[in-house]
This record gives sequence, C-alpha cells and structure tokens, in this order.
Amino acid sequence: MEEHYDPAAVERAAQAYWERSRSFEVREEKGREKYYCLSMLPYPSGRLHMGHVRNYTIGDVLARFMRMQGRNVLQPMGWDAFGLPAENAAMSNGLPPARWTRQNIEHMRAQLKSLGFGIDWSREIATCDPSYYRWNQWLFLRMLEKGIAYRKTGVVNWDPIDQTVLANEQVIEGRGWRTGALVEKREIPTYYLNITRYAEELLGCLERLPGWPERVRLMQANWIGRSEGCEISFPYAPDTRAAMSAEGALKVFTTRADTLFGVTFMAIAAEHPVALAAATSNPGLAEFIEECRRGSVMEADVATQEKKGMRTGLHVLHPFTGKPIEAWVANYVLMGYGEGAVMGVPGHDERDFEFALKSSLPIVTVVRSKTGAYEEVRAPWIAAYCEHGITVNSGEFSGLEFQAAVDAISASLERRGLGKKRVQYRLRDWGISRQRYWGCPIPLIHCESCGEVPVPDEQLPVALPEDLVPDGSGNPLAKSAAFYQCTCPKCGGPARRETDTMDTFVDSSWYYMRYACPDQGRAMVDERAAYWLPVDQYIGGIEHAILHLLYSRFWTKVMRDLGLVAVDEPFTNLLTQGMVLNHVYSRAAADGRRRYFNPADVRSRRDAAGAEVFETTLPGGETIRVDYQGLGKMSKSENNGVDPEGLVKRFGADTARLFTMFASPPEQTLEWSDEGVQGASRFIRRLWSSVYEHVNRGLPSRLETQALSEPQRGLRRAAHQALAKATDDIGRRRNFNTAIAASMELLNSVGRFDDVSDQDRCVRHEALEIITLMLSPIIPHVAHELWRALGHECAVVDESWPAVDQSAMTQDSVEFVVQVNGKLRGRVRVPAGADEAAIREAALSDEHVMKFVGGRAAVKRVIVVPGRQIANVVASAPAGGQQDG
RNA sequence: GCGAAAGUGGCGGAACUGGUAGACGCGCUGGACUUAGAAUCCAGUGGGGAAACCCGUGAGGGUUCGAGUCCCUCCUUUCGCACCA
Repeated sequence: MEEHYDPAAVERAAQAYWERSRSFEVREEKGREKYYCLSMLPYPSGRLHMGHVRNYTIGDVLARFMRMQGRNVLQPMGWDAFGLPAENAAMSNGLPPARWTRQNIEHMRAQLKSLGFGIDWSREIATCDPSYYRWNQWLFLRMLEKGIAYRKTGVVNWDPIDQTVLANEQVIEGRGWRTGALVEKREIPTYYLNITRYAEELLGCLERLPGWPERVRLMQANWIGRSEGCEISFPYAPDTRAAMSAEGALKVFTTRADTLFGVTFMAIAAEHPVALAAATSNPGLAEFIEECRRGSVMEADVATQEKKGMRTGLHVLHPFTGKPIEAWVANYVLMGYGEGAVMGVPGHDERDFEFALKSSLPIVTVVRSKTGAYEEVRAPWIAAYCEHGITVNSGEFSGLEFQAAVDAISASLERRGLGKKRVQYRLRDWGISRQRYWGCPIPLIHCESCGEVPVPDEQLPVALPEDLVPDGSGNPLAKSAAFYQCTCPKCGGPARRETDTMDTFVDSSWYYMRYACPDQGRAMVDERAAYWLPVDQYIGGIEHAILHLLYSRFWTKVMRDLGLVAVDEPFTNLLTQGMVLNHVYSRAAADGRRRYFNPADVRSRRDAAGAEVFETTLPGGETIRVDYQGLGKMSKSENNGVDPEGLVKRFGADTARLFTMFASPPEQTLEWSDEGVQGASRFIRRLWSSVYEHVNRGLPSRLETQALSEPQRGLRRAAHQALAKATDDIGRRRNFNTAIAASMELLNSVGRFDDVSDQDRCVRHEALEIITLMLSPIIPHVAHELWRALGHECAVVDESWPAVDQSAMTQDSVEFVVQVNGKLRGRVRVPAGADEAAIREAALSDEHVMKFVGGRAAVKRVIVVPGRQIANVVASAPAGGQQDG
C-alpha cells in the first residue's frame, strides 16, 4: 500500500473493482434471505445536494452492513422525473423539460457513482419514461372501472392575469409569483382517487407497523382523523324553502350531539347552495361570498385568517324544538370538508364562542360541569366549557352523561329520519389532476356524443410529446392540437383528449415495485416483485411523513385488491432522516432586499471591542460586513448550500460519507461544519497510517488467544467491546455516529498499545482488522484498500461481518460506583460475580463513603444494582459529611 | 390556527432499560517537531474554588433511595397542513 492516503486513487480503484465484479447487481435467489434497502428517489434538479448525500449514505451503510450479515441485498435507484421545476427551468432557458431532465439525470448519476454507493444500476428507472408511466395510466383505468377514480369539481388557485392554475408554492402572500395578481379560488373538474374508502384500513394498519417511527404513525393517524359522531338534519324553515324553491334540510356533522340544544346559529361555507340562494337577493352577502372566494386555498391560511361571518336572513328548524335558527356564512367553514355546514354551539365550542361574541349571537349553557368549574357559560372563554359533563336545558334529554346523551339524541333523530350516528374522517379524497404539461397524461378522451371514454389498454401509453416548452400561460398540451385531437374509441368520431396530467405523487406511489422488474413490458409487476416486496428498509426525509407515505400505502392496497401484489403494506421499516443545515449570512441592501452570502466565502474575526464580526469580499475586491442569521436548511434561496462534488474532489467520497454519518444521528438535523469535515478526513488519514506502519513491518503470525498478557487482553477486550457496540449501533439502533465513535476509541487504544513481541503484533492486527470491517460500510473505498493491505485475497465488500468473541470481554474484577443518598462518593473494586452482601460490605468499608454516611448506625438501606454496577447507600444523616467527618 | 417533534460544555453530539452527565469529534490553551505552519504528534479543557468540596442537562413544580431520562405547567426552536418534491 501507499504510505500516504490519496483519496482519488483509492476511490478510482475500489469503484473500478465493484464495476468489474458487478458487485451490486443482484438476482432473486430462492432460499436466500433478501433485504430490500430503498432510499427515496431524487428529483433530478441538476446537482446532488447534501440532503441526497446524507439520505443515500444512510441507505448504503445499511445495505452494505446487511450484505455482510449474509442477506441478498437490493439497493436500486431511479428518478422522480416529472414535476414543476422542469417547467420553471424551461421558462427561463427555453429548453424543453424532457431535455433538461435527461441532462440532469446524466450528471446526477455520475455524481452518485462518485460517492461509491452500492447501487444496482441495471434496475434504474425514470418516471418520465413511457415504459414506466404507461402503468400509471393502466392502473388509473383499473381504478376507474372499480369506481376508485372518479370526477368531481375541485378548488384551485387561479391567476387571473396568466389565466393559469397555480401551485400553492407559486402563491406568495396571496399573489401569483410571476404576475403579482391577487389569486382567486376557482372550481374546475378534477379526477379524484377514493382514498377515503381505505381510511379505516390505512388507520388500522398503522398499529402493525412497529418499524415506523412513532411520530410518523401519529401524524398519519391525525391526518386520517377518524371521529365518531352524528349526522343531523335541520329542516328548512319556510323562508329557506322559498329561497331554494324546494323542501330540504341543512345537514351537519358533529361529535357533540349532546350539545344540540345549545345551537344558536348555523355556519355555512361561502359556496354552500343555501348561501348562494340567499345571495341572489342580497348584494351585501353576494359581495361577502365573493370576498371569501378570494385568497388562497391553503389550510394554514384559512385557519389563521380572521374569522368573519354574515347573516343570510334564511332559517332552518331545530330538529327537536322546531325553533327557527338563522344560517350565517362563515369564512372558516370549508365546502370541501364534511357537509360544508356546522352547527353553532357557542356555549361549548371555542370557535363558535368567538364567532358568537363578535356577531352578538346568544350563548346558551346546555352542559353542566362535572368538576364545578362553571355554573353558566359567560365570557371570557375557559377550557372547561368544552369538557364533557351532564346535559341541562335539553328538554327530555337533560340530566344525561355525555355518551348517554349522544346515544339518546341520535337514536331519537334516527327514528324521525333526521339524523344518524356516523364515522367521519378528516382525510379527503386525493385529487390527482394537474393542469400542467410535464407529467403523466390522464388516459381519457372526451367525446361529444359518448362523453368520457377511457383510452383502450392496447393504445397505452398515451405518450407525452417531449418537444413542448411551457411559457407560464397555461398548459401547452391544451394548445397542442397534435396532442388533443383524436378519435373517440367508441364511436370513431372526432374527440378531444384529456390534457390534464397526474400529480407526481402518483409516480412515486409504486416505483419501488417496478425496481423488482423494470424490464417487464407486458405487466405492471411480475413474480419478481413477490420476491423483493415489501421494502425492508425505507429511508427518506421527514417532510414526506404524511403525503407520499400515505399515498404509497393506499396505492399498495389498491394493487393488492386487484391481485397484483400480495403485501398489505409497502415499507416494513422506515427511517426519516433530518435536514442538513448550514449557517446563513446576509446583508440588507438599500432597497430592503436581503442578499445572501455562501458561508464558504464568509470570514469571522474579532473587532476592537472583542465582538465577533463577519465579513466577505465582493468580486470587485471590496470587503463588507455581513449579518449572521443563525442556522437554516441548506437552500438555494439562502445561498448556504455545500456542493458535494467539490467536497469529493477536495477530501474524497469517504470523508463526505464519514462526516455525514458522524456529525449527528440520522433522524436529527445535521449541522454543516468545515472543521468537522477536516476532522473526519484526519481520522481516515490516521487510520491509514496506523495500518501502513503495521503492515510495513510484515504480517505477524497467528494469534494465540489462550496465553495473552494483561495488556494484550486489554486491547483485545477493547476491540471486541467496540465491535459489539458497533454491531448493535448499526444493526439495531441505527446510530452510526456512536458506532464511528467506538471505532475512533479503538484506534486510540491501538495507538497507545506498545508492540514488541509477535503476539503483540497479532493482537494489534486483529484490532486493525476489526476497525476496517466495522467501518467498511461507511468508508468502503478506504476499507477496500486497507483490507487488501492487511493480507486478504477476498475483497472487503464480500467479507462477512466479524463475530464478537465473548471470552475476550471477561474481566476478573469489576468496579462499582458508590453513592450516598444519590450522590457519587466513591468507587470500589470487587471480584466479578461478587454477591450483593459482598458488594454492600465493600461499599460500607470505603473510608470516603463512610465519611458522608456518618457511621454505620446511620445506614438505613443499601441499594445494589448489579447490572449497572452501582450501589446507593441511603443514610439518615444529611449528605455533606463535614459535621461528621 | 391545527398536528408532530426537539432544547445537555465555546460548538456537533454521548449517556440505549430511572442508576458514574459531557463518550467521540471540533474548537481552544500549553508543549514537541519545523526556516515556517492552516501539516503531524503529546498533554489539558463544564462552571466556581488554593483545596476539601459545591453548582450544573430551556424555566418552574412533582414522583423516586436515585431524574438529562417519568408526570404537570410554561418558554423557545424546527417540521407538516393536501398543487414543491
């Protein structure tokens, strides 16, 4: 081996070896335990960022570790290649999204290869390839047949100047990002997937996913939001009947049927038919409804906006008392959720309470507090008002506990046909239509005479033309006659092709199945998927905790019900990695806009007063002060990204991998640190020279474990303890940082160890081998070379994970920590296996301990915890032995 | 607003099951080598104190022989909220 570590040469050699030996190309092997290790596929934005490096390093470490444990490991990679950024890029550079995307894929694939990930590239897929997305279309048609896919209207952000639909991200403070126009809500026809049909199963199966982080399961459960309640009809009063020109009732859903007698108003959505009917003869109301239609469709915006309402003048009748109740239009009631109407019970609901105070509506107390927190509801609001209690002022239903009241009221309503118990979900159906070009075409044809006609299977895929360039004013497909002009498959007459494309979450809902059989041209998946599924370990960002993961689970269940796959759940274990952060430096320009400076270009120094100041040098040579803004997610907008390519060039892929694994545990955020990167690089060089100096003196003979000296046994013990820790840290805890720390500690022990005899060198040799194997999943290129240098024919990538020698870890005596009343006061050494009485005796014989106890008479009890090697002496005298000693 | 998480030295983090707080790394200080050092090696490094010791895990309470870890209240930060991926 070379005396000095040259990352470029080492990485070239190792990568060439893996390529030549096809080390990572795997096949289904019946009888061999498989391990499917999957990282979320990247969007081909052009360049890898540190978030990718972190994600794929975690996956690669696990994949290589499991391979060393003897598993048949699949680690594939592909491209989430449809989406908005390609269209945005097209608008600024005029390049068709297809060309831009494929160029990006080329570059990013090379970047991934340079990092040495053990990926089976023969299975690579790109979601923009017709051979992939034809199966999106095929499954969509199956869903249409089963009624899982259907059409209704949906609300979108509309830019009135560009005449185009905007994504939420394109709405900035209520205005279109390009035009600055106030965004409006608009209803358009949309295709939905009936995910709510699976709500119960999606919720129930969460309990059977113990390999998922608890918080992700909680977030999904809350997102699905199952609630048991009651659907109640409030019949139209004569005025509403007249306005609607029909009989009818206003339907609401409530979990608090026990408060039905406290209803003093009804709140309905601006788009509700009753609201629209009232507005025809009420210009003020029409204007208010128009106001509600403005603004964004984002839930966070709706929830934080000021609660406003206006009376309709129309009434409905209370189902029991028959008293008229006025309907109000309220901006916090959404048409898309539930029935688009809620009953207003200001006495026992905080939002209704606020609304009633503002609009001077009456507040009625219909629940008596069980804790006596209140007698009568009056301002200000206290939390106890919405607690369950005993019904009062509720006619025949007074004096009942919560559940009894709900049961009695809903039973009575049901008898009279005015309501029933029902389960409601917060989860809404998945709208998949996008009025965009760069996505998977929805395979439908609209015919004047036949209506909506599915594209026949044999005409799939509906290919997306790849030469169009969007200009920001709507979907180019809708302007491309070559695309939309077609003949109706049913009647053969002229027809128009659907020009909406699918949400890109469709693409990513099943790509992991396709990796099993990417070359299958006749079916979506084949029997190879049965071998590889489910994914054993999935790794990706926490930001996907709800949507992508829920959609994938749904898609899997649909495919299962169609008999395409056998699994209920796609991902057995989930690891959600944290974000990569870096410092943010900026300077406010004269116009108030902030300009951001990359941390690599910022220097720190002390000013005359000793305070730390930050400076950067402009291209013109001028040095200016910049403001430190703390840590932020690496992003283009804050100009605080670190380019992985430069990092690999300067330090090598192994340093990049080691640093990202060492700086923090995978689930937490990772703070970038140039000094930390240098520390990682330094450690690799130290390891390199340790091995170099060792093998340079020739390889030692065989280790004889039976006749070792005390120092030899000490190093062996350290080596096997470190190995045991790393095995557990990587295999069970997924804490790579502590596994690396254990390796560093072991290398420190190796450095302190003097070798004079051949057996000394054998012990050192074993320790170096253990470090090399332990670190090989993390720094595979360096390990490849060191393993060869340590005298092995077999490449380290094909070696097994070493076994811990339990006998190496035994000790003759153990140290116990002795506390007095919980404070550390001494340490005693006892023979290994000493019983509790002996440990107690040793503890009480310690002079320093006794000083704090204040004599044996003061000892009340002694608690010995053998597994923790700690003993606590509980003494009656106060700790702090001065007065006794 | 709703939902979810996280707060430990100068910094990243460790302490896994309620049992020695600060492993490992960075930075800093001192020393060695060197013409030189942003290279390498050695030693020290939570705060206070001469020491004995005392104090320390966002704040305040509680449970326990013992709390960074469990419970309650509060503060701060981050993530998600359905058309970014």
